[in-house]
Amino acid sequence: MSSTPQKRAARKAPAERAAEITQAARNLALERGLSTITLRNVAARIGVAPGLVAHYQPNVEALVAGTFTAIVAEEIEEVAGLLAGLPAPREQLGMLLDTLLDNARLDVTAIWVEAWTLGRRNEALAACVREQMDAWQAVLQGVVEAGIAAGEFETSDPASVAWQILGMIDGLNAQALVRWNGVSDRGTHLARAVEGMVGAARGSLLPRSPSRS
Amino acid sequence: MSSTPQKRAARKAPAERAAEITQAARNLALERGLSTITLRNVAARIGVAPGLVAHYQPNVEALVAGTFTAIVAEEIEEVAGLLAGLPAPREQLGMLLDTLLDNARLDVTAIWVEAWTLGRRNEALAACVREQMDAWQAVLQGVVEAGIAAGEFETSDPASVAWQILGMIDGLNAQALVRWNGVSDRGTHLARAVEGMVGAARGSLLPRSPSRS
DNA sequence: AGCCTTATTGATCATGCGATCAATAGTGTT
DNA sequence: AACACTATTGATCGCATGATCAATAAGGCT
Repeated sequence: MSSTPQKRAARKAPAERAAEITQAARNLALERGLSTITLRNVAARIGVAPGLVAHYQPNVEALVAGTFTAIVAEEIEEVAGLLAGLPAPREQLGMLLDTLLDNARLDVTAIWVEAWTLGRRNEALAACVREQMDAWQAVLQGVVEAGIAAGEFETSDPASVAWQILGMIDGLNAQALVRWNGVSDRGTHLARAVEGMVGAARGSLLPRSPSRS
Repeated sequence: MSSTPQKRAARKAPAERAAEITQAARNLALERGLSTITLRNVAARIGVAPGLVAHYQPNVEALVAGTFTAIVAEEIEEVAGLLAGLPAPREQLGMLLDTLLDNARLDVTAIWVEAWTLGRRNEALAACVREQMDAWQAVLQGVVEAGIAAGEFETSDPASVAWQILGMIDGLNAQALVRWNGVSDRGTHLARAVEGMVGAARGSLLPRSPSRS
Protein backbone atom coordinates (compact mmCIF):
# COMPACT_ATOMS: atom_id res chain seq x y z
CA MET A 1 0.00 0.00 0.00
CA SER A 2 1.53 3.22 -1.13
CA SER A 3 0.13 6.15 0.78
CA THR A 4 1.87 8.49 -1.64
CA PRO A 5 1.90 6.96 -5.12
CA GLN A 6 4.48 9.52 -6.26
CA LYS A 7 3.21 9.65 -9.80
CA ARG A 8 4.15 12.41 -12.13
CA ALA A 9 1.81 15.36 -11.80
CA ALA A 10 -0.69 15.80 -14.59
CA ARG A 11 0.33 18.41 -17.08
CA LYS A 12 -1.80 21.53 -16.82
CA ALA A 13 -2.21 24.82 -18.61
CA PRO A 14 0.22 27.42 -17.26
CA ALA A 15 -2.53 29.72 -16.05
CA GLU A 16 -4.22 26.91 -14.22
CA ARG A 17 -1.01 25.70 -12.59
CA ALA A 18 -0.05 29.23 -11.60
CA ALA A 19 -3.43 29.69 -9.96
CA GLU A 20 -3.02 26.39 -8.16
CA ILE A 21 0.32 27.54 -6.79
CA THR A 22 -0.88 30.90 -5.54
CA GLN A 23 -3.90 29.19 -4.02
CA ALA A 24 -1.69 26.70 -2.22
CA ALA A 25 0.51 29.49 -0.92
CA ARG A 26 -2.55 31.33 0.27
CA ASN A 27 -3.92 28.41 2.23
CA LEU A 28 -0.51 27.60 3.63
CA ALA A 29 -0.12 31.16 4.87
CA LEU A 30 -3.53 31.25 6.48
CA GLU A 31 -3.01 27.93 8.20
CA ARG A 32 0.63 28.04 9.22
CA GLY A 33 1.95 31.52 8.54
CA LEU A 34 3.72 33.40 5.77
CA SER A 35 7.07 31.98 6.76
CA THR A 36 5.95 28.47 5.90
CA ILE A 37 5.75 29.51 2.28
CA THR A 38 8.74 27.65 0.87
CA LEU A 39 9.29 26.08 -2.49
CA ARG A 40 9.11 22.63 -0.94
CA ASN A 41 6.04 23.27 1.21
CA VAL A 42 4.02 24.80 -1.58
CA ALA A 43 5.08 22.12 -4.03
CA ALA A 44 4.26 19.29 -1.64
CA ARG A 45 0.82 20.72 -1.00
CA ILE A 46 -0.17 20.32 -4.62
CA GLY A 47 1.89 17.21 -5.28
CA VAL A 48 4.46 18.76 -7.54
CA ALA A 49 8.23 19.07 -7.69
CA PRO A 50 9.78 22.05 -5.88
CA GLY A 51 11.35 23.25 -9.08
CA LEU A 52 7.96 23.78 -10.65
CA VAL A 53 6.98 26.37 -8.07
CA ALA A 54 10.20 28.21 -8.73
CA HIS A 55 9.39 28.03 -12.43
CA TYR A 56 6.16 29.96 -11.95
CA GLN A 57 7.52 32.57 -9.56
CA PRO A 58 10.54 34.84 -9.89
CA ASN A 59 11.54 33.97 -6.34
CA VAL A 60 10.07 33.08 -2.99
CA GLU A 61 10.10 36.66 -1.73
CA ALA A 62 7.71 37.63 -4.49
CA LEU A 63 5.45 34.68 -3.76
CA VAL A 64 5.27 35.72 -0.12
CA ALA A 65 4.56 39.33 -0.99
CA GLY A 66 1.94 38.33 -3.54
CA THR A 67 0.26 35.97 -1.12
CA PHE A 68 0.08 38.68 1.53
CA THR A 69 -1.54 41.07 -0.91
CA ALA A 70 -4.00 38.47 -2.16
CA ILE A 71 -5.19 37.64 1.34
CA VAL A 72 -5.42 41.18 2.62
CA ALA A 73 -6.82 42.80 -0.48
CA GLU A 74 -9.58 40.24 -0.60
CA GLU A 75 -10.60 41.11 2.94
CA ILE A 76 -10.61 44.81 2.16
CA GLU A 77 -12.83 44.28 -0.84
CA GLU A 78 -15.14 42.09 1.15
CA VAL A 79 -15.54 44.64 3.91
CA ALA A 80 -15.88 47.49 1.44
CA GLY A 81 -18.70 45.51 -0.12
CA LEU A 82 -20.45 45.23 3.22
CA LEU A 83 -20.05 48.98 3.70
CA ALA A 84 -21.87 49.75 0.50
CA GLY A 85 -24.99 48.08 1.77
CA LEU A 86 -25.39 50.40 4.71
CA PRO A 87 -27.14 53.76 4.50
CA ALA A 88 -25.45 56.00 7.05
CA PRO A 89 -21.80 56.55 8.02
CA ARG A 90 -22.69 55.92 11.65
CA GLU A 91 -23.90 52.44 10.85
CA GLN A 92 -21.01 51.87 8.48
CA LEU A 93 -18.44 52.69 11.12
CA GLY A 94 -20.22 50.58 13.69
CA MET A 95 -20.30 47.62 11.34
CA LEU A 96 -16.63 48.10 10.52
CA LEU A 97 -15.58 47.93 14.14
CA ASP A 98 -17.84 44.99 14.81
CA THR A 99 -16.68 43.07 11.77
CA LEU A 100 -12.98 43.68 12.19
CA LEU A 101 -12.95 42.56 15.81
CA ASP A 102 -14.57 39.30 14.80
CA ASN A 103 -12.44 36.44 16.00
CA ALA A 104 -13.11 34.58 12.79
CA ARG A 105 -10.61 36.90 11.15
CA LEU A 106 -7.72 36.09 13.45
CA ASP A 107 -5.96 34.18 10.71
CA VAL A 108 -5.75 37.36 8.68
CA THR A 109 -4.51 39.24 11.72
CA ALA A 110 -1.71 36.71 12.08
CA ILE A 111 -0.76 37.43 8.47
CA TRP A 112 -0.58 41.14 9.18
CA VAL A 113 1.56 40.72 12.27
CA GLU A 114 3.96 38.38 10.53
CA ALA A 115 4.18 40.70 7.55
CA TRP A 116 5.21 43.60 9.77
CA THR A 117 8.20 41.60 10.90
CA LEU A 118 9.03 39.88 7.61
CA GLY A 119 8.93 43.25 5.88
CA ARG A 120 12.19 44.08 7.58
CA ARG A 121 13.96 41.55 5.40
CA ASN A 122 11.69 41.40 2.36
CA GLU A 123 11.49 44.77 0.66
CA ALA A 124 8.84 43.65 -1.82
CA LEU A 125 6.66 42.54 1.05
CA ALA A 126 7.26 45.78 2.92
CA ALA A 127 5.99 47.72 -0.08
CA CYS A 128 2.86 45.57 -0.23
CA VAL A 129 2.26 46.08 3.48
CA ARG A 130 2.41 49.84 3.12
CA GLU A 131 0.13 49.68 0.12
CA GLN A 132 -2.53 47.65 1.90
CA MET A 133 -2.33 49.76 5.02
CA ASP A 134 -2.98 52.78 2.85
CA ALA A 135 -5.94 51.01 1.31
CA TRP A 136 -7.46 50.27 4.70
CA GLN A 137 -6.84 53.80 5.84
CA ALA A 138 -8.55 55.14 2.72
CA VAL A 139 -11.63 53.06 3.44
CA LEU A 140 -11.81 54.32 7.00
CA GLN A 141 -11.11 57.90 6.03
CA GLY A 142 -13.90 57.70 3.50
CA VAL A 143 -16.38 56.66 6.13
CA VAL A 144 -15.24 59.34 8.55
CA GLU A 145 -15.47 62.04 5.90
CA ALA A 146 -18.89 60.87 4.82
CA GLY A 147 -19.93 61.09 8.44
CA ILE A 148 -18.69 64.63 8.68
CA ALA A 149 -20.50 65.58 5.48
CA ALA A 150 -23.66 64.03 6.85
CA GLY A 151 -23.31 65.92 10.08
CA GLU A 152 -22.99 62.72 12.08
CA PHE A 153 -19.29 63.03 12.96
CA GLU A 154 -17.10 65.94 13.82
CA THR A 155 -13.34 65.99 13.67
CA SER A 156 -10.84 68.34 12.12
CA ASP A 157 -8.46 65.66 10.89
CA PRO A 158 -10.21 62.69 9.25
CA ALA A 159 -6.96 61.24 7.88
CA SER A 160 -5.28 61.01 11.26
CA VAL A 161 -8.39 59.73 12.94
CA ALA A 162 -8.64 57.02 10.30
CA TRP A 163 -5.05 55.96 10.94
CA GLN A 164 -5.72 55.98 14.64
CA ILE A 165 -8.78 53.76 14.37
CA LEU A 166 -6.87 51.39 12.13
CA GLY A 167 -4.03 51.18 14.62
CA MET A 168 -6.38 50.46 17.47
CA ILE A 169 -8.09 47.66 15.58
CA ASP A 170 -4.76 46.13 14.63
CA GLY A 171 -3.51 46.28 18.19
CA LEU A 172 -6.60 44.75 19.70
CA ASN A 173 -6.58 41.97 17.14
CA ALA A 174 -2.91 41.25 17.67
CA GLN A 175 -3.63 41.07 21.35
CA ALA A 176 -6.44 38.61 20.76
CA LEU A 177 -3.99 36.49 18.81
CA VAL A 178 -2.10 35.79 22.01
CA ARG A 179 -4.64 36.35 24.76
CA TRP A 180 -8.16 35.19 24.29
CA ASN A 181 -9.56 35.78 27.71
CA GLY A 182 -9.34 38.76 30.01
CA VAL A 183 -10.96 41.29 27.77
CA SER A 184 -14.69 41.44 27.75
CA ASP A 185 -16.72 43.76 25.62
CA ARG A 186 -13.94 44.57 23.23
CA GLY A 187 -16.45 45.96 20.79
CA THR A 188 -18.13 48.14 23.36
CA HIS A 189 -14.94 49.70 24.65
CA LEU A 190 -13.58 50.30 21.17
CA ALA A 191 -16.86 51.80 20.04
CA ARG A 192 -16.77 54.16 22.98
CA ALA A 193 -13.21 55.20 22.20
CA VAL A 194 -13.97 55.78 18.55
CA GLU A 195 -17.12 57.69 19.33
CA GLY A 196 -14.93 60.04 21.33
CA MET A 197 -12.51 60.50 18.47
CA VAL A 198 -15.04 61.14 15.74
CA GLY A 199 -17.35 63.15 17.93
CA ALA A 200 -20.28 60.79 17.65
CA ALA A 201 -22.89 60.42 20.34
CA ARG A 202 -22.18 57.80 23.00
CA GLY A 203 -23.69 54.49 22.01
CA SER A 204 -24.34 55.54 18.46
CA LEU A 205 -21.78 53.10 17.06
CA LEU A 206 -22.91 50.06 19.01
CA PRO A 207 -24.67 47.29 17.16
CA ARG A 208 -28.32 46.71 18.06
CA SER A 209 -27.92 43.19 19.40
CA PRO A 210 -24.94 41.80 21.32
CA SER A 211 -24.50 39.58 18.25
CA ARG A 212 -21.21 37.74 17.90
CA SER A 213 -19.73 36.32 21.09
CA MET B 1 47.50 41.39 8.47
CA SER B 2 44.83 39.45 10.23
CA SER B 3 41.69 41.46 10.77
CA THR B 4 40.38 38.69 12.97
CA PRO B 5 43.26 37.18 14.91
CA GLN B 6 41.12 34.16 15.79
CA LYS B 7 42.77 33.61 19.14
CA ARG B 8 41.23 31.42 21.73
CA ALA B 9 38.78 33.34 23.88
CA ALA B 10 39.95 34.19 27.36
CA ARG B 11 38.63 31.86 29.97
CA LYS B 12 36.02 33.54 32.15
CA ALA B 13 33.96 32.72 35.19
CA PRO B 14 30.73 30.95 34.20
CA ALA B 15 28.52 33.70 35.59
CA GLU B 16 30.43 36.33 33.69
CA ARG B 17 30.35 34.42 30.43
CA ALA B 18 26.67 33.67 30.83
CA ALA B 19 25.97 37.36 31.33
CA GLU B 20 28.04 38.18 28.28
CA ILE B 21 25.96 35.78 26.21
CA THR B 22 22.60 37.06 27.34
CA GLN B 23 23.80 40.59 26.79
CA ALA B 24 24.93 39.77 23.26
CA ALA B 25 21.59 38.14 22.53
CA ARG B 26 19.84 41.19 23.87
CA ASN B 27 21.72 43.63 21.67
CA LEU B 28 21.36 41.36 18.67
CA ALA B 29 17.60 41.21 19.16
CA LEU B 30 17.23 44.95 19.53
CA GLU B 31 19.33 45.65 16.48
CA ARG B 32 18.30 42.91 14.08
CA GLY B 33 15.35 41.07 15.58
CA LEU B 34 14.70 38.03 17.74
CA SER B 35 15.08 35.69 14.79
CA THR B 36 18.72 36.64 14.36
CA ILE B 37 19.46 35.02 17.69
CA THR B 38 21.33 31.94 16.53
CA LEU B 39 24.17 30.04 18.14
CA ARG B 40 26.55 31.30 15.49
CA ASN B 41 25.43 34.94 15.54
CA VAL B 42 25.59 35.25 19.30
CA ALA B 43 28.91 33.43 19.45
CA ALA B 44 30.46 35.58 16.73
CA ARG B 45 29.37 38.74 18.47
CA ILE B 46 31.46 37.96 21.53
CA GLY B 47 34.24 36.16 19.68
CA VAL B 48 33.53 32.68 20.92
CA ALA B 49 32.83 29.27 19.44
CA PRO B 50 29.17 28.46 18.67
CA GLY B 51 29.32 25.46 20.94
CA LEU B 52 30.00 27.65 23.95
CA VAL B 53 26.71 29.45 23.58
CA ALA B 54 24.94 26.11 23.46
CA HIS B 55 26.85 25.11 26.57
CA TYR B 56 25.35 27.98 28.56
CA GLN B 57 21.81 27.61 27.30
CA PRO B 58 19.56 24.56 27.20
CA ASN B 59 18.59 25.43 23.62
CA VAL B 60 18.08 28.39 21.35
CA GLU B 61 14.36 28.59 22.01
CA ALA B 62 15.05 29.27 25.65
CA LEU B 63 17.63 31.92 24.80
CA VAL B 64 15.11 33.68 22.57
CA ALA B 65 12.41 33.51 25.22
CA GLY B 66 14.77 34.73 27.91
CA THR B 67 15.99 37.58 25.75
CA PHE B 68 12.44 38.69 25.06
CA THR B 69 11.63 38.72 28.75
CA ALA B 70 14.81 40.57 29.62
CA ILE B 71 14.13 43.34 27.14
CA VAL B 72 10.46 43.76 27.87
CA ALA B 73 10.62 43.36 31.62
CA GLU B 74 13.29 46.03 31.81
CA GLU B 75 11.05 48.46 29.99
CA ILE B 76 8.13 47.72 32.27
CA GLU B 77 10.26 48.33 35.34
CA GLU B 78 11.60 51.52 33.88
CA VAL B 79 8.15 52.88 33.14
CA ALA B 80 6.80 51.71 36.46
CA GLY B 81 9.61 53.69 38.04
CA LEU B 82 8.57 56.81 36.18
CA LEU B 83 5.01 56.28 37.36
CA ALA B 84 6.02 56.30 40.97
CA GLY B 85 7.33 59.81 40.66
CA LEU B 86 4.00 61.29 39.67
CA PRO B 87 1.37 62.36 42.19
CA ALA B 88 -1.97 61.82 40.52
CA PRO B 89 -3.38 59.02 38.34
CA ARG B 90 -4.37 61.54 35.71
CA GLU B 91 -0.78 62.60 35.26
CA GLN B 92 0.42 59.04 35.48
CA LEU B 93 -1.83 57.90 32.68
CA GLY B 94 -0.90 60.89 30.57
CA MET B 95 2.78 60.20 31.04
CA LEU B 96 2.24 56.54 30.19
CA LEU B 97 0.60 57.31 26.88
CA ASP B 98 3.19 59.93 26.05
CA THR B 99 6.11 57.70 26.94
CA LEU B 100 4.90 54.57 25.21
CA LEU B 101 4.23 56.35 21.94
CA ASP B 102 7.78 57.66 21.95
CA ASN B 103 9.47 56.65 18.72
CA ALA B 104 12.67 55.95 20.64
CA ARG B 105 11.04 52.73 21.80
CA LEU B 106 10.34 51.36 18.35
CA ASP B 107 13.03 48.74 18.76
CA VAL B 108 11.12 47.27 21.66
CA THR B 109 7.92 47.39 19.64
CA ALA B 110 9.62 45.36 16.94
CA ILE B 111 10.51 42.78 19.57
CA TRP B 112 6.89 42.56 20.65
CA VAL B 113 5.58 42.15 17.13
CA GLU B 114 8.13 39.50 16.27
CA ALA B 115 7.40 37.66 19.52
CA TRP B 116 3.71 37.48 18.69
CA THR B 117 4.55 35.58 15.54
CA LEU B 118 7.45 33.51 16.89
CA GLY B 119 5.27 32.44 19.79
CA ARG B 120 3.34 30.26 17.41
CA ARG B 121 6.32 27.97 17.08
CA ASN B 122 8.14 28.57 20.36
CA GLU B 123 5.96 27.60 23.28
CA ALA B 124 8.42 28.90 25.87
CA LEU B 125 8.38 32.27 24.16
CA ALA B 126 4.59 32.26 23.97
CA ALA B 127 4.42 31.77 27.72
CA CYS B 128 6.80 34.68 28.28
CA VAL B 129 4.74 36.89 25.98
CA ARG B 130 1.57 36.18 27.89
CA GLU B 131 3.37 36.80 31.15
CA GLN B 132 4.71 40.17 30.08
CA MET B 133 1.40 41.23 28.58
CA ASP B 134 -0.19 40.47 31.92
CA ALA B 135 2.47 42.55 33.64
CA TRP B 136 1.77 45.54 31.42
CA GLN B 137 -1.94 45.13 31.89
CA ALA B 138 -1.47 45.04 35.65
CA VAL B 139 0.44 48.31 35.58
CA LEU B 140 -2.28 49.98 33.53
CA GLN B 141 -5.07 48.53 35.58
CA GLY B 142 -3.38 49.83 38.72
CA VAL B 143 -3.33 53.35 37.37
CA VAL B 144 -6.94 53.18 36.24
CA GLU B 145 -8.09 51.85 39.60
CA ALA B 146 -6.13 54.49 41.45
CA GLY B 147 -7.82 57.05 39.26
CA ILE B 148 -11.21 55.68 40.16
CA ALA B 149 -10.35 55.69 43.85
CA ALA B 150 -9.20 59.29 43.54
CA GLY B 151 -12.40 60.24 41.79
CA GLU B 152 -10.52 61.26 38.65
CA PHE B 153 -11.69 58.40 36.43
CA GLU B 154 -14.93 56.53 36.12
CA THR B 155 -15.38 53.14 34.54
CA SER B 156 -17.08 49.98 35.66
CA ASP B 157 -14.45 47.61 34.27
CA PRO B 158 -10.87 48.71 34.94
CA ALA B 159 -9.40 45.40 33.83
CA SER B 160 -10.95 45.50 30.38
CA VAL B 161 -10.18 49.16 29.95
CA ALA B 162 -6.56 48.45 30.82
CA TRP B 163 -6.39 45.70 28.19
CA GLN B 164 -8.00 48.01 25.71
CA ILE B 165 -5.52 50.81 26.29
CA LEU B 166 -2.66 48.35 26.01
CA GLY B 167 -3.98 47.04 22.73
CA MET B 168 -4.34 50.50 21.31
CA ILE B 169 -0.79 51.42 22.23
CA ASP B 170 0.55 48.22 20.72
CA GLY B 171 -1.36 48.75 17.52
CA LEU B 172 -0.29 52.33 17.07
CA ASN B 173 3.32 51.43 17.73
CA ALA B 174 3.23 48.52 15.32
CA GLN B 175 1.81 50.88 12.75
CA ALA B 176 4.61 53.34 13.35
CA LEU B 177 7.04 50.49 12.74
CA VAL B 178 5.94 50.40 9.12
CA ARG B 179 4.53 53.84 8.44
CA TRP B 180 6.22 56.88 9.87
CA ASN B 181 4.29 59.60 8.18
CA GLY B 182 0.59 60.15 7.70
CA VAL B 183 -0.38 60.25 11.32
CA SER B 184 -0.02 63.52 13.10
CA ASP B 185 -0.81 64.09 16.74
CA ARG B 186 -0.79 60.43 17.66
CA GLY B 187 -0.58 61.37 21.30
CA THR B 188 -3.46 63.80 21.13
CA HIS B 189 -5.83 61.41 19.40
CA LEU B 190 -4.95 58.55 21.70
CA ALA B 191 -5.34 60.74 24.76
CA ARG B 192 -8.78 61.76 23.57
CA ALA B 193 -9.77 58.15 23.00
CA VAL B 194 -8.53 57.07 26.41
CA GLU B 195 -10.17 59.99 28.12
CA GLY B 196 -13.43 58.72 26.68
CA MET B 197 -12.85 55.23 27.97
CA VAL B 198 -11.84 56.12 31.51
CA GLY B 199 -14.31 58.94 31.82
CA ALA B 200 -11.72 61.66 32.29
CA ALA B 201 -12.29 65.25 31.27
CA ARG B 202 -11.28 66.13 27.72
CA GLY B 203 -7.71 67.35 27.62
CA SER B 204 -6.93 66.18 31.11
CA LEU B 205 -4.49 63.54 29.88
CA LEU B 206 -2.54 65.76 27.53
CA PRO B 207 0.99 66.73 28.47
CA ARG B 208 1.59 70.39 29.20
CA SER B 209 4.15 70.97 26.45
CA PRO B 210 4.24 69.30 23.01
CA SER B 211 7.44 67.69 24.34
CA ARG B 212 8.95 64.84 22.34
CA SER B 213 8.71 65.14 18.58
C1' DA C 1 55.56 23.25 40.79
C1' DG C 2 52.36 20.17 39.40
C1' DC C 3 47.81 18.58 39.03
C1' DC C 4 43.01 18.51 38.06
C1' DT C 5 38.86 20.68 37.19
C1' DT C 6 36.38 22.72 33.57
C1' DA C 7 35.85 26.53 30.16
C1' DT C 8 36.40 26.38 25.39
C1' DT C 9 37.02 24.63 20.89
C1' DG C 10 35.81 23.11 16.31
C1' DA C 11 34.61 19.50 13.62
C1' DT C 12 30.56 16.92 12.63
C1' DC C 13 25.69 15.37 11.74
C1' DA C 14 21.17 15.84 10.09
C1' DT C 15 18.01 19.08 8.40
C1' DG C 16 16.04 22.72 5.69
C1' DC C 17 16.37 26.54 2.65
C1' DG C 18 16.44 29.01 -2.45
C1' DA C 19 17.98 28.48 -6.75
C1' DT C 20 19.42 26.26 -11.01
C1' DC C 21 19.19 23.30 -15.06
C1' DA C 22 19.75 19.29 -17.99
C1' DA C 23 16.77 15.55 -18.77
C1' DT C 24 12.16 13.74 -19.37
C1' DA C 25 7.52 13.13 -20.90
C1' DG C 26 3.00 14.80 -22.04
C1' DT C 27 0.09 17.44 -25.35
C1' DG C 28 -1.58 19.82 -29.25
C1' DT C 29 -0.39 20.72 -33.99
C1' DT C 30 0.99 19.74 -38.33
C1' DA D 1 1.65 9.45 -37.25
C1' DA D 2 5.47 12.19 -36.42
C1' DC D 3 6.90 16.27 -34.53
C1' DA D 4 7.85 20.27 -31.76
C1' DC D 5 6.89 22.73 -27.88
C1' DT D 6 6.99 23.03 -23.07
C1' DA D 7 5.33 21.55 -18.48
C1' DT D 8 7.55 18.89 -15.16
C1' DT D 9 11.08 16.47 -12.82
C1' DG D 10 14.69 15.67 -9.50
C1' DA D 11 19.28 15.91 -8.65
C1' DT D 12 22.52 19.27 -7.27
C1' DC D 13 24.96 23.38 -5.28
C1' DG D 14 25.94 26.55 -1.55
C1' DC D 15 24.50 28.10 2.55
C1' DA D 16 22.42 28.33 7.19
C1' DT D 17 20.43 26.30 11.11
C1' DG D 18 20.59 23.51 16.13
C1' DA D 19 22.76 20.15 18.48
C1' DT D 20 26.45 17.13 20.09
C1' DC D 21 30.91 15.74 21.91
C1' DA D 22 35.71 14.29 22.10
C1' DA D 23 39.76 16.97 22.40
C1' DT D 24 42.25 20.89 24.19
C1' DA D 25 44.16 24.27 27.25
C1' DA D 26 43.69 27.66 30.85
C1' DG D 27 43.83 28.56 35.61
C1' DG D 28 42.88 27.74 40.46
C1' DC D 29 44.21 24.74 44.16
C1' DT D 30 47.01 21.90 46.83
